[in-house]
Amino acid sequence: MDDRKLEVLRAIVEDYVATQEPVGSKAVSQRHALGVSAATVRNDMAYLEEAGYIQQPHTSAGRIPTAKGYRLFVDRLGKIKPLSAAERRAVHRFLAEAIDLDDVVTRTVRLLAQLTHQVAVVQYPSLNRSSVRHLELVSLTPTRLMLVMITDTGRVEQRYVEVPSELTEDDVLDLRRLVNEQLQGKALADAPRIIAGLAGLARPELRATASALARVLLDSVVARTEERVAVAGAANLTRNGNFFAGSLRPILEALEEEVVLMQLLGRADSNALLTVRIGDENEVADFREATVVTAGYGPGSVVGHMGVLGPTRMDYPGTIAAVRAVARYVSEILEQNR
Amino acid sequence: MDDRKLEVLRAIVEDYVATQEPVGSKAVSQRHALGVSAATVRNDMAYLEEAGYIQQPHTSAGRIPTAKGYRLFVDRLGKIKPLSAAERRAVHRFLAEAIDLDDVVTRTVRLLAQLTHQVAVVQYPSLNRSSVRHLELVSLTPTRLMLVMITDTGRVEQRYVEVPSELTEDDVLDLRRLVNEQLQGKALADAPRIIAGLAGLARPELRATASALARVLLDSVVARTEERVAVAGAANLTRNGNFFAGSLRPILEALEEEVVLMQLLGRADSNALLTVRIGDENEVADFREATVVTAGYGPGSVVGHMGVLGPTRMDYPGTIAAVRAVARYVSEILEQNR
DNA sequence: CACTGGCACTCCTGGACAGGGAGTGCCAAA
DNA sequence: TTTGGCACTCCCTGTCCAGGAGTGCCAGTG
Repeated sequence: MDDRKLEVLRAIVEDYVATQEPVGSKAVSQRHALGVSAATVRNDMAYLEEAGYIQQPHTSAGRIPTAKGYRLFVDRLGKIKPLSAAERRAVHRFLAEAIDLDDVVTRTVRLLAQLTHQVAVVQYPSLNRSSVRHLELVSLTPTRLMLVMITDTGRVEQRYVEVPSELTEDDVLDLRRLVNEQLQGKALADAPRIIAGLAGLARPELRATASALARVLLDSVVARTEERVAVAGAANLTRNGNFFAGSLRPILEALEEEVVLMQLLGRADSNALLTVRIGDENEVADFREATVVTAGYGPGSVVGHMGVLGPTRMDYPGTIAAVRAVARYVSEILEQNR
Repeated sequence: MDDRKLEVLRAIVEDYVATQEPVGSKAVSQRHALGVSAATVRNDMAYLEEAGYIQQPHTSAGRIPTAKGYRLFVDRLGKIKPLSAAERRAVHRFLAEAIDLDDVVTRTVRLLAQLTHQVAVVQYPSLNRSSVRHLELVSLTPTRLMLVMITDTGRVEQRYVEVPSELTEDDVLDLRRLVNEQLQGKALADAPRIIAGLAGLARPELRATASALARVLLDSVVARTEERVAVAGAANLTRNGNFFAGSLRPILEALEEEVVLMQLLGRADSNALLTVRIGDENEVADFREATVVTAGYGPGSVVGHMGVLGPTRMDYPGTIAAVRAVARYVSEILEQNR
């Protein structure tokens, strides 16, 4: 493939992203100084269409890029344009004001939405890869406890525990000491094994209670892989003259389904620094017309993903730069709070 | 105003809500057994229009209710239709599965959205009216603490505290004992006064730390009236052929603004059991074309509000019944967990 | 051999226009 | 007070037509 043909493709992608209208040969040869006439561009376009990189909405219309075309653009043509100094300052300032981890996430998601003018999705840091910092037991009634778990990512999880027999204040302190001795500092991945042995370590009269506690710990805290996600910028879906060919309906619905959002952010095992899924590269059916740009974040290892969702016709260089910059900065913050 | 005229109004409201199309005199006289001819209905309609209850989109079109018309319908004509037994069972089952207070809220908001086919908004229980159950201090680094507050509504709040000097484990225990002695069981409304005196009660060498702690407690926990809200069912905005005359844009934007949502749910002092704000009765400009149905909930006293947002042309009896039923049931749950 | 200008052709778009239909207001009669 | 009838208004839909943008192809040129 010719170098000039690539330039033509780039011109088409850039113009189409900017104007949202099919771009014709004349526009390409005029606006982008290729040094050739419109007729020549037409020949190249015919080639690019044949090769599947662009298409015509109808005869006698300009060309628009296909998913394959965008893919080529992203892989070989797009030069990522870094955030402006002002933007970078704004990101830092806004995130620095976060008061706790949850706040970091909600701020991040808003920031991404605002920066990219798209729908942003941020996964709360995954529990599985963090470890236990502290466990707290609070007795609500003699037969009812509140279990609070604090992880080293600053995450707090809380659960009610119904216990079989009445507990004294001392019993609660005993249990509290026990679970902390056993679990403090341990990775959540290792926790199930430890929890299984908990009941056996308690005083005989507390065995039943300890095993109730163990059950709750295991069931709802450790085994809980259902992870939360924050969403912002849904209003941006209506930008650019509601971009999804069909209605907004299925998209809005999908955005409220946690399962779908997790799929959107990609399987947890993907450790790639940054992924771009264009159009039908996407697994989720409702997002076949969309592009998703995601990045992993975390202190050292990846503990979660964030990303934005937009039309395939998006400003790739800008979006990619924004997602990458924000992910990096959030990682830094987590690093500091380690 | 004639009885029959009211019946005509009811017929118009009901048909319009069902079909979303202006309803004409013939339709009214045929579908609703009023025992009068279309011509008579026309006379009544002329009267109702004169009085401002209905209006014509244009000459030679049927009539649609005005906000004033809906208001009359709600106040005098709509008989609330209770939920079906199956619906009631579903509500109970779904909410009973909640694992903690946050989960109650997220489940509630989904439930409301599903039940009413509208956008649902639920305020997390307000801190101001609850009291302190327990305070926990966890040292993260020698100069950094995590403060966790648990309230009697089961709510957990967490904050980082930077302290001026390094603390030993014993110092932390001391502080923990101090704040709990002072604040446990106290209403959050009374807390600021108590917190002000905290530093004075600490050991001399812990004064500086205690006052840092007090500042965080006061600043971010107690004075924090910014309250969280959960939203669900945004996809329902596109139901009924995107009902808002203009674009969805401003609505979607407003739904992401917590401040706006709080306004939507009404000022906290409103203790009315159930309010219906129709069209321009609404304070928020973006919702002038919408109706908001809200209810307070809480164990005994109101600790939060929930509601749904939909087109003025909504199924009032059904919506009101759903909001009321859900609010009641959530209140019951809170009562039990007291 | 690659590039260019010219030209016929296709197809979308927007405005104009007419016919059909739904619904009204008014009037005279029961 | 109610009713049937009738003229009138206005929206909606489909059709038609002209304008415009863009293409594909071809023959000519360096």
